[in-house]
Amino acid sequence: MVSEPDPRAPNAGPAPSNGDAAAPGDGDASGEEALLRVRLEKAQRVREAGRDPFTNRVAADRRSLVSELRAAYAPALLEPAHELRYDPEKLSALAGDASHVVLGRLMGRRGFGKASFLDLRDRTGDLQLFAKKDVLGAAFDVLAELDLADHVEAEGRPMVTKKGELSLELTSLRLVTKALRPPPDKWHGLTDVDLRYRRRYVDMVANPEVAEVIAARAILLRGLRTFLDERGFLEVETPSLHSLIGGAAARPFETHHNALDLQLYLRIAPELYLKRLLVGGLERVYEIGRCYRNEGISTRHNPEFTMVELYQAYATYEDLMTLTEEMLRALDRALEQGMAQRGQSALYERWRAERPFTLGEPFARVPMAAGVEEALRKADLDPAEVLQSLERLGVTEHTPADQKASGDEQVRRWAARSERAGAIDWGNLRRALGAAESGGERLFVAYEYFVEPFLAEDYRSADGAKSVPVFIVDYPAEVSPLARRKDSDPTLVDRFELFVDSREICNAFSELNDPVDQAARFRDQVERKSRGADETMDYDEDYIRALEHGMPPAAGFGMGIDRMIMMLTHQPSIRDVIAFPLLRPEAR
RNA sequence: GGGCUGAUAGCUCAGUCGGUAGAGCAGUGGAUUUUUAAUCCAUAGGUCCAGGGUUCGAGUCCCUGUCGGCCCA
Repeated sequence: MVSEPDPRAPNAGPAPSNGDAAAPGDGDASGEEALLRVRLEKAQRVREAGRDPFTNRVAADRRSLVSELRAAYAPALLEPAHELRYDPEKLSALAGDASHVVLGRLMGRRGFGKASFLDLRDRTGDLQLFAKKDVLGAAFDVLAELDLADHVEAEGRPMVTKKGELSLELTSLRLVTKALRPPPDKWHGLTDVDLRYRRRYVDMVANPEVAEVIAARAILLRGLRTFLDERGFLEVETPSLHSLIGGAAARPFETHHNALDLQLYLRIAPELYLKRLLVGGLERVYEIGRCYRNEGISTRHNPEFTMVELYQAYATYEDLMTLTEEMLRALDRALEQGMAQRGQSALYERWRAERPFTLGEPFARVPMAAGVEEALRKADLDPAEVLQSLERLGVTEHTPADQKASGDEQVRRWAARSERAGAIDWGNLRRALGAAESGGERLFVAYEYFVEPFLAEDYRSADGAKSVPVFIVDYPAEVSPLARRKDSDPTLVDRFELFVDSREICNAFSELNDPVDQAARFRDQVERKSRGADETMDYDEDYIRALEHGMPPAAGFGMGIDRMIMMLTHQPSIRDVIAFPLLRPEAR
């Protein structure tokens, strides 16, 4: 930081003339500036009285957390406890002549002349403070220098107000940090979606659930590490600066290393490095790390996101299905316990009740081809007829008009067959089919449009109230360049994806460890890229060499951490589980 | 990228047919010693997203742009 004086020029108005103090009451300042100025002036008055409006000398060693006080005085609670009303006699018996110091942010204030109620919030909860002039004495005047959102230090005796609320009757009150900006509307809070994400620090104060979701994130990450560590997995870190694109189908961010004059990519996946560790003998490894994909932003996509990948030698994708079920249930238990420790059981219970799915029943396992046939039958369509027509239905800009027209006619007839058939997105299906280059890719497209949107309604819990997660298994080899072919059908691979509430959350497969097959698939990727395909992998010579040294048979698994957190905390947007999601810079 | 939709006080929102820019909260001054969205009186606060157009007159109608949201790709 350069410590030049900062002129803090107002963003409008004439050039500041030196030494010309603005006359108070001019009324020429904007509303926002005026609000800031009032608070700055209060801070100045505190300074003039010989106190620091941004002090760090606080009685931290004597501090009580709100949760500790609530726990200490819980025996004085009246029933029903959720109303948080206390019995004054029980309380004073418990408290004796105790006095407590609290530190926190001033969230509310109700003044009555010679008395005032303050709401203080610390990281564990809210507590009411009761300031009476005849008890506080001269310190009562501190109230005049306090604003909502200031941080304060207060000390007082526990008491119960007439309405039964636990409060501290203050014997001292100090400003600790002056907040120069006013908080949002105390009742409506901050609702402007853009402002909420841009000023997350305000959002978290105005909407405490935001902070709880971030806490839930930490709980879930810890739970995941515990789950994997207990099963003998080693947490590792691999490079996030890659010189080749690999491990997933996505476009990368590009960057540059100056000293080496090297073009680098931010990783789209850690996969190929983790499998090199299997060659090296580590057998069970996992990495929880940030990945970067150069794609659009939506409620399900942030360009930087966190993924866990794990690799287990001498295991197959079927072993990992079992592991996945156990993992998700373990994560949910960790969340339940962690939120309970935060005193947020009610919030957890709400999240769980709101979830449209349940983890409490066995997950469904559906081979992709069988799933497509079943879904077509549910739409009153003849699977054989539709599947045989897929290649003809595809459209590109080169499709002859008569072929397109006959496809239109065909699709119209099918769409009229049932409500379900009408709900299929035939237009985008046909465009995707047009881009597909093989039967395997067409099967995958058919799955995406016939099956995936309906997973949540097709696979239900025993009582029908919630959807159950679905493992889709046996993917076409053409869409799985790193997965091992099925012994029983080499056009397919030993792979699954897990869908919860129709949304993809995990991807896993038995790993391809045959270097010759892997080299051929890399060549195929390179060839596609030369034909203009966007999301392809580079040929990774060193990875082939690693496989040539012998990678044990293994299965690998990846899960989007952000989506998993969204799912378990029932948040509608990926932005809600990321503290600072990527936004376009503020317009100046 | 396409469709729909939005932007007015620090925050949350009204704004009629095109005719002087409004409320609540927060702020400021005053009253009030058990309130909890405290109450009451008074008061200040605006580049109506930006630019252009139509009009005697535009927050309002039209066009372009910026930024956001939802749905689709």
